[in-house]
Amino acid sequence: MNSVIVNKLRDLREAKRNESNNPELWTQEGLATRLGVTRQTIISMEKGTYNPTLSLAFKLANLFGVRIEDIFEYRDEKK
Amino acid sequence: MNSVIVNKLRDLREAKRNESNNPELWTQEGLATRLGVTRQTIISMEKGTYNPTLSLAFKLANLFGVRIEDIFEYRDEKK
DNA sequence: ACTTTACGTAAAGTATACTTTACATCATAA
DNA sequence: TTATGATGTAAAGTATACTTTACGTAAAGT
Repeated sequence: MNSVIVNKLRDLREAKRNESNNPELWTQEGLATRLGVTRQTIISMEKGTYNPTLSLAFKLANLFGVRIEDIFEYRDEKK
Repeated sequence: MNSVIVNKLRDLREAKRNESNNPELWTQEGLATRLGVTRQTIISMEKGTYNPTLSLAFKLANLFGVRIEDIFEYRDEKK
């Protein structure tokens, strides 16, 4: 709780959605299904600072074809 | 649950513990303290497949001076 | 013997990631 | 007007990461 994870999920997803010729793959629902999570989980993540499990982070990075650090940024709130 | 995270924590920690001139920094307890978790968490991780939060994975990578993928491996058990 | 250090185990509790269900809004199109 | 697709919100439930406490063992030093 003295550290925060921020992410660029929303922007990355919309970019994919615009580029893709299968845009429905990149809706919240499409993403969720392919990740094996629910749409609520996507919504929570896109909403702001959210600390997912490592396995979900890996799955996302794989789907987007980038590294974890390209989606998530770790911010240290050191005292 | 159709995917698994394996890690090399134990080996990496012991290596650090042997190299270091401050070995107590690399005991389970030393590691735990610096990560802001308990020794039980370290034990659970070293014990086998464990799916930590992304923030903990980032902290570990920073402490060990490596990338997340150098500690954790994502294995897809796809159907 | 005894103390200390590092590691192991077990069991119950807390926090939070993630689910489930249900209903609402808004744009677009028939 | 009615339908459909995509997003938003809210509330209660489940799974599991992580904590807390406590006790056990075994090695190494005194």
